[in-house]
Amino acid sequence: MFQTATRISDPSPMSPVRAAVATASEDQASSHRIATSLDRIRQSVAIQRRIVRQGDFVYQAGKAFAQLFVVNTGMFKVVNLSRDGREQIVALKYRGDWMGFDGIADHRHDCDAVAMDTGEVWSISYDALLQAGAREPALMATLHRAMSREIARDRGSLISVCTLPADARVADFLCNWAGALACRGLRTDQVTLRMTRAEIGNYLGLTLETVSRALSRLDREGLIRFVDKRRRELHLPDLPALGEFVRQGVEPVSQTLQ
Amino acid sequence: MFQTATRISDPSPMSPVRAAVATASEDQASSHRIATSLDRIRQSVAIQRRIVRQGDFVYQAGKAFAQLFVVNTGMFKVVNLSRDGREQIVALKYRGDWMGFDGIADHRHDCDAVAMDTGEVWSISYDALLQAGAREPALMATLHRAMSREIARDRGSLISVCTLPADARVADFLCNWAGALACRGLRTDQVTLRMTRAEIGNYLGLTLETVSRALSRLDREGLIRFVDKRRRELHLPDLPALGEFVRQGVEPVSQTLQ
DNA sequence: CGCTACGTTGATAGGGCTCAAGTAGCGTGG
DNA sequence: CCACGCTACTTGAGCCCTATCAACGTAGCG
Repeated sequence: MFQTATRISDPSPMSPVRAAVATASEDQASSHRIATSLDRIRQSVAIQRRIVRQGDFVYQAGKAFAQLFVVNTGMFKVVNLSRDGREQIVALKYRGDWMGFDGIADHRHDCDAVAMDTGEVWSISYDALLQAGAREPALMATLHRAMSREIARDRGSLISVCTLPADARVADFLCNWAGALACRGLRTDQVTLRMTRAEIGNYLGLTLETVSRALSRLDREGLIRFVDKRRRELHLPDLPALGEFVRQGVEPVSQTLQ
Repeated sequence: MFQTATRISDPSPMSPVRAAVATASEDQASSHRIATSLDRIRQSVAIQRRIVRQGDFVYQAGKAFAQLFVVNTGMFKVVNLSRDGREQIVALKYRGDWMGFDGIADHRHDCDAVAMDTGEVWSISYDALLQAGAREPALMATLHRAMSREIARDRGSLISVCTLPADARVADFLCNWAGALACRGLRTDQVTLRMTRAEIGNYLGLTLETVSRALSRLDREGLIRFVDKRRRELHLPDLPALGEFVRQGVEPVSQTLQ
C-alpha cells in the first residue's frame, strides 16, 4: 500500500540509516561548525551584509551570477519556476546555509531565493571567494562541505517525496525542521511555520488541503500540538515518536513495537 | 486534477522555462565541454582508471570518503538506502559526470554508486584534486561547475516528481535521457533502457506496473516505439512532441494548440 | 465591519498502488 | 532439443490515497 514504489530488491538486509533525531552532542557539533564557518567566511573574504524583509528577493532566476549568498539570520526559500511558469519550492535555507550554487555552472541563476521573514544575508563575490580559497584551504573546504551537504539534502527531499505517504511526508518535514533548529542550537520542541499550507504542500508535492488534513491528524494523534489560533506555531512534544511515525510510513505494518 | 499541488500564486506571468529539447548547437557545446573537462582532469591530476562491470560498486554508503569519481564510459546509478533499508535511486550518471560529492561533507559516503553496464570510471584523490585546483583555477572551476550542475539536476528530479502525473513523468525521464545523450554527441532517436521497470519506477517514485502502463500508453500514442522484443530498446520518433506531452502534464487543459 | 488571506473540513472522483494472472525471453540441465 | 525455472514485462480488476471542488470559520486590516 501507499506509494512505496520501492520494490527493487525487497528485503535488503540493512539496518536503518540516518536516525530521525540526532544526539545532543551531534547537534552541538553542528552548531559549532556553523558558527566557525560563518566566522571563517567573515574573516577571509569581503562580504556585503544585507537586511531583507519578507518577500525580498536575494537573487532571481535568469539574472547573471556573480555572487554566492550565506544566510546569517532569517529563513529563505529557493524557488524554481517549473516548465509552465508555476513555482516549485526546492529548498529551505536557514542560518549558515549557502544559496546560489545553481548559478555557478552557467553563470546564471536558475531559481529565485526569497526571504520568508526579516533576516540578514551576506553576499560574497564568487571570484573573490575562489581567490581566497586558493590561498586558504580551510575556506575552500567550507565551501565544498556546504555544496556537498546541499546535494545530500536535496536527495533527502527526493526520497521523502518518492517514498512517503502524505502524513509521513508532513511529519518528516517537521522532523527536518526541528533537526535544522537543533543544528543551530535552538530549542526543537516548538516550531513556527513561516509558510502557508500552500507553500508547505508545494514543497512536499501535496495540496494545501492534504497538508491541513495531515497536520490535523498528527494533532489528533498527539504527535503535534497547535499553540496559536492561526495554527502556525506548533509544539512538538515527542520528536522521537514523530520520527518513528515517519519510519512507519515506509514500512507500514511490521515491527512497530518491541 | 493530477497531483499538480502547485497552487501558490496561481497564474504567474512567466513564459515556459527550460526547453525540453536543446538546440543542436547547444548540444555540440555541451559535448565539447564534457570532452575538455575530461582532458583537463586527466592532464592536471593523477587519475586511476578502473573497468567495472554491471553491478560493480564504485563506492558504498558508510565507507570512508577519500576520492571523487568521474565516469569515462558506461552508465551508473547512485542509490541511497532510505530509512528502512530499501534502496532509492537518486541519480543516473553518464560520461563526464562526477560521483561522490555527497561524501565530502562528513568524509563518508552516504550512498552507493553502482555500474549499470560495463564501463570505466576514474578515481581522483580529493586531496590531490584540491591541491591541483589551488594551482590551476580552471580545474577548480570544472569541479565547481560539476557540483553546481548536480544540484540543478537534482532539483529538476524533484520538480518532476512533485508536479507531473505518471505518464508525463516517464516521458520526462525519456526526454532527459535523450538530452543526456545529445549532450554527449550521440543520437537521440534511440535509447536503450539499461534498467528494469522496477528501477525506473523507483527513480521516478512510481511502481513498475505504472511505468509499464505509461510506456504502453506512450507507445499507443505514437510518442515512442518499442524496437526489440524485450521492450528495453526504444525509438523516439519525435522528441519535441514528447517534450510537449510533458508540458501538457503540468497544464492539462488549456492552450494545447494554436 | 466588510474584505481578503489563510486554514479547516466534507463529499466526490480519479490516478496510481496492490493483487493477481498470464506471456515472453533466456539460461540450465536432462 | 525441449522441459523447466527464473526473471522481466504486460495487462486487468479493485481499492485506497490524495486531488478536486466546495462551503465555512477565523484572523488581520483598511
